[in-house]
Amino acid sequence: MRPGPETTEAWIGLMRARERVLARIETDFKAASLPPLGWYDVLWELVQAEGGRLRPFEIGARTLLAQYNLSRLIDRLAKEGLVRRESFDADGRGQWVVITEAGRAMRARMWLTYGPSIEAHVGARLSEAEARQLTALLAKL
Amino acid sequence: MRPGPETTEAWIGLMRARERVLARIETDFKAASLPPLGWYDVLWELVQAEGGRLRPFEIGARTLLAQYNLSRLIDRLAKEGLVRRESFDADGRGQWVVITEAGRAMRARMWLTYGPSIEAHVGARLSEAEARQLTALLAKL
DNA sequence: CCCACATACATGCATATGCATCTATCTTGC
DNA sequence: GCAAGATAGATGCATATGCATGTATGTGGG
Repeated sequence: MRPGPETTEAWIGLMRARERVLARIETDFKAASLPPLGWYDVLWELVQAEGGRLRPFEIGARTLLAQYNLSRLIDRLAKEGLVRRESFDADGRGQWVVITEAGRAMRARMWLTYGPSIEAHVGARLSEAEARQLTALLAKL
Repeated sequence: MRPGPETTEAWIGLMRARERVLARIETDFKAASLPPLGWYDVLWELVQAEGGRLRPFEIGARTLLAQYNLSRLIDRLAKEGLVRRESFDADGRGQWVVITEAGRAMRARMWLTYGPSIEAHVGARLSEAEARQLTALLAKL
């Protein structure tokens, strides 16, 4: 089955739009000397979670990170003192990843750049209605 | 300036939707033993171009690839015989990247998987009108 | 109880990416 | 015609990613 041109254009548009916006946001991050954008998602999931802690596979499910990438990302976050690994007694294979105070502070500091950057590069280009419409369409994929 | 929730959701939705669809398409590519998806864009731009050739910086502008990544991607394509570098006489710093017959054949073969994959993972989930709407919204970013 | 299989996470190795910088060639102003 | 700067592209080095597989622990059937 061949895709119609509308479909192909939507897909290309999706990849390119993400590319463009991401590049701008990453530029803002570098200008603010912040760590990689990907760190934010993990810290945010931990802040949201009950007790500030999650199992690695739960973080993976929420962020779509591959297991081996997440394993090493947690290493980096732990090395920077932003999270801490704790043993999970109910299952010897498992562990908790717990956000530290430094991790909470870093997430907050990142948001100081991230929030305005999202507003500048996404919010300013769409009306509220358009943003809602976009979200609804993307959710279908 | 802080982004409203509609804006943030649109941005998160954009990243996640691209992630999900890309993962599915890449799965299809691997199942068909095809090279990385990123090769397609370069080959496609070359096929489109007058004479099947472009300057590296022109490819970069069309694909949003960083200069150093593109330089090495062209190396890989050349090593596989899919493109050929040719000197650009009008400017000693420049070069042509020319698609080969093998390159054209590979692009066509990739499309045999890519097209149906786009249809399955994007087209099947959106009506024509929705796809057009999505394209229009993404173009604003 | 034990064997086969599943699940959680880590890791060695090859490849890809980002960053900074390099070389070579143009262009401009004087 | 030349020095100063811009542009095209390549590359060394550190880091990140993908893939396959490893280790440890858990579960379920006989």
